[in-house]
Amino acid sequence: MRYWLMKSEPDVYSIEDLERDRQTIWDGVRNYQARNFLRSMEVGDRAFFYHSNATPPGIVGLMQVSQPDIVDPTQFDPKSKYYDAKSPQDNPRWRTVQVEFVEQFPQIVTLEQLRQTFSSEELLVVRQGNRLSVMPVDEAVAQKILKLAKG
DNA sequence: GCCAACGTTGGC
DNA sequence: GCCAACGTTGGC
Repeated sequence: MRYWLMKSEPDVYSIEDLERDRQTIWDGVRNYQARNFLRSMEVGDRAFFYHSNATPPGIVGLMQVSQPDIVDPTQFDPKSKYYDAKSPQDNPRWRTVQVEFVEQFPQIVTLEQLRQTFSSEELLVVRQGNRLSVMPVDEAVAQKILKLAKG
């Protein structure tokens, strides 16, 4: 099983929103490293849902990739804040995935807990100043996070 | 609201 | 291709 971590600000889109919608296109990623991770995702991959810019920040649930390699529609929408005028129609720059809700954890695994448990080599999100919004998570680390989540 | 980190842009 | 200026992310 492959694991990822994906960030979203809960004011913009939260785990509760995903539970309501059941699935969503993970749009708006405009960073090439993050996009490359999105492009390498496969159906069935699991992704931790991380609330950034939240009080407290941390991992709040689990989702799974339900459709790979989707063209992010917001890049062609001039009204979207993610509009990219330079993205060619015949070769879209921004591709992403559709994810579906798996579960909301009974308790958040806070960034503080993650820092106490993992080094920045084990888990990229605890690295200071880390701004990457999509990142891989090592499977052994993922299993420990799942344990923390179930208290 | 502040500000450090850091990715991107654009002049040269 | 360098790098200063700028904009954004995201913890606090």
